[in-house]
Amino acid sequence: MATIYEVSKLAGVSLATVSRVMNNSSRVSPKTRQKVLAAMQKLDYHPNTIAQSLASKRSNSVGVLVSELHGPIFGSLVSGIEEELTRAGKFSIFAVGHSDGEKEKDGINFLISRNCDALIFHLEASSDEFLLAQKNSALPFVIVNRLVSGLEENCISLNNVKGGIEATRFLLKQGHRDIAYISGPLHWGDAGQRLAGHKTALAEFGIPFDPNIMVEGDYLVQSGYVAMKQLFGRKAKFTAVICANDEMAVGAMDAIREQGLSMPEDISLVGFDNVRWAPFLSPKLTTVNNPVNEMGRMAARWVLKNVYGINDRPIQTFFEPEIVVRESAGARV
Amino acid sequence: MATIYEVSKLAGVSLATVSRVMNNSSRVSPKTRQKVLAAMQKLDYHPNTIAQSLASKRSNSVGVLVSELHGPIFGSLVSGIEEELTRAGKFSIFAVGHSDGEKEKDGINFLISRNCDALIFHLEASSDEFLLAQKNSALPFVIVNRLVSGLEENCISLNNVKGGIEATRFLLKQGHRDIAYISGPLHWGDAGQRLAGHKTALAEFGIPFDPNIMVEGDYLVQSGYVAMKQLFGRKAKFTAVICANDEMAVGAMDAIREQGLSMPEDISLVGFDNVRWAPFLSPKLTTVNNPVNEMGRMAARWVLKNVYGINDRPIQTFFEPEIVVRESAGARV
DNA sequence: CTGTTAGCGCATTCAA
DNA sequence: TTGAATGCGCTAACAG
Repeated sequence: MATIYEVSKLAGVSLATVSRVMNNSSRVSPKTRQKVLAAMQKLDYHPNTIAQSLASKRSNSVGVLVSELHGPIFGSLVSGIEEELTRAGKFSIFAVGHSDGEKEKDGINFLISRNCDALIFHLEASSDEFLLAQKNSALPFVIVNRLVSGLEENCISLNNVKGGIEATRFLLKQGHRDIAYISGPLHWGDAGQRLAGHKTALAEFGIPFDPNIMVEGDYLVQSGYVAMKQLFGRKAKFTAVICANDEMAVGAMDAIREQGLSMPEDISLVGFDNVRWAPFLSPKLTTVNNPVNEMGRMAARWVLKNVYGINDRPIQTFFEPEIVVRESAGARV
Repeated sequence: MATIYEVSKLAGVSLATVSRVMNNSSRVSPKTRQKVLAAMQKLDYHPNTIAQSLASKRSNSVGVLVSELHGPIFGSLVSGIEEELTRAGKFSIFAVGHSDGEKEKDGINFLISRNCDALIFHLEASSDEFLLAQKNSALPFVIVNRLVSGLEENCISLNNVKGGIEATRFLLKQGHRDIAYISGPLHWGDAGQRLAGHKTALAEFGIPFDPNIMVEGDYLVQSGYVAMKQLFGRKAKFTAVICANDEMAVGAMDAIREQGLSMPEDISLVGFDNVRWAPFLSPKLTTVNNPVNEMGRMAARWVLKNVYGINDRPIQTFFEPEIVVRESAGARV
């Protein structure tokens, strides 16, 4: 790889001048600019971003810490972030937290050590206190998919409570009164909020929450299956089920079919997230929209605006989910 | 952030010594090592990886260029790579190519400029010639999911031909004789290979390939739907359909249902890839396994072995796909 | 508008 | 075993 020295030599100018035409930092006469450009071309010169970042103390790259790199949720989160950042000429550096407190900290340290200009967090294991403490750190950061009080301006989040309300209200309006609920891990914020929404909607209709038709799952397919089996085992009466995410809804579907029941005739099912394959299921899954890709984009724009001063697109920090009606849930018969 | 200077000052040793304890590069007396370690701890010192990489000309990070960051295929490819690399203490830097020749080149340049020690490519638009030319570049690289002749040692790939054979043979053995085929974009290697396998299996059974029951799609859901509609429109006779990937199979399913037909009774359907949600479909999709996650891991191990000299796990460079029998395809009635 | 001069934080010779 | 000196490739004052 050619270096800036060789370019400056070939162009017959100084180091600084080459640097200037690269960064458009200050005026350079068209003539010398041409010479430099020609030399760069000739040498197939590509600046060493590592050196740039060491010298300039900024890297044009933003660190992104997510729980996983795969899966419908993280995948679309990550690509939303990446696209928006790339569009603005910034780079993304990813680290994976695996929903583990230690790994999340390791990831943050890794990103910091890479001279990132800012950080985007999707943290599950780290506490609010930890996040609040980061507030005083040098690096600006934004949190996706979580609303930490005291850090409102740094959060891009979804109204999970409303999501829970929407799902339940929909079923209520369809005439259902006995609605089972399979929640996510309740020690995570969003799972608790979605459940709270469910209870709120129930209360609106004067229906008491019945713990006997509620099971706590772990957001994975298998757990939806198991939870559904448990529900059937309890011999409790219910005509509809809400799953706190689509993954579990898929597992629940299997259990429902095994039971010889069909949807939505015998039982109505509603999911949450509206993952890409929700409309491919049979019956097509009625679910609550979770605009993760958009939230990812917004997190990226937040950084673009607050760190790089690029503010050419609107930023929305709070999202209201809506129910997406398809086939898996219908009127109570 | 504390620097190495502050650590050396606090510990009362030289720069070089601090560097030595960090890298275990040469013997340091236990005593001074302890002093340095203590100082690092006290200052919460984290080495600046950017500076390390500039000084040492190696970054402990490997560049990964993939077509997309989301979706069942890329997601699991990417996380396979990331996990394996992280396990060995190496870092991953991602760039996205979007199946576009220019963007793929940009991505490569980005990765090179980040001082990556090696590159992992999942390229779709770039030609074999381009790849062959890279052979002479300074950076070692490995190609996933593609077999380029002349670069065999640098490729981790799937026997797509065999995949096509397996899918078709399975249907043939079930008694089907008129098997429609919805292919991927034929200018991409794997799509052509899968189709070639299909033809091979047909030939084995002495059945001529009928272009009238074959449509070229683009690997996306919608295209499976459209292709299936076309097939029905042609009024051609067929009792089974193979889709060159699961995405299109899902689209085809929709079209088949709209036609009032059911699977596998009226028509048998086989996909390709065995994506995570294939078993969630109804009927559960019979498909051909595509071990992308494993291939990602192998690419990472290739780098670990050939670039970093870490060779603690077996490496497999060529994968043989197998049919995964579920419910969407059955005996011809 | 252009060149000179210092570093950025660290690894790595070479001596001691 | 340890320290001093040099440079990785580039940016950023400061002069000119």
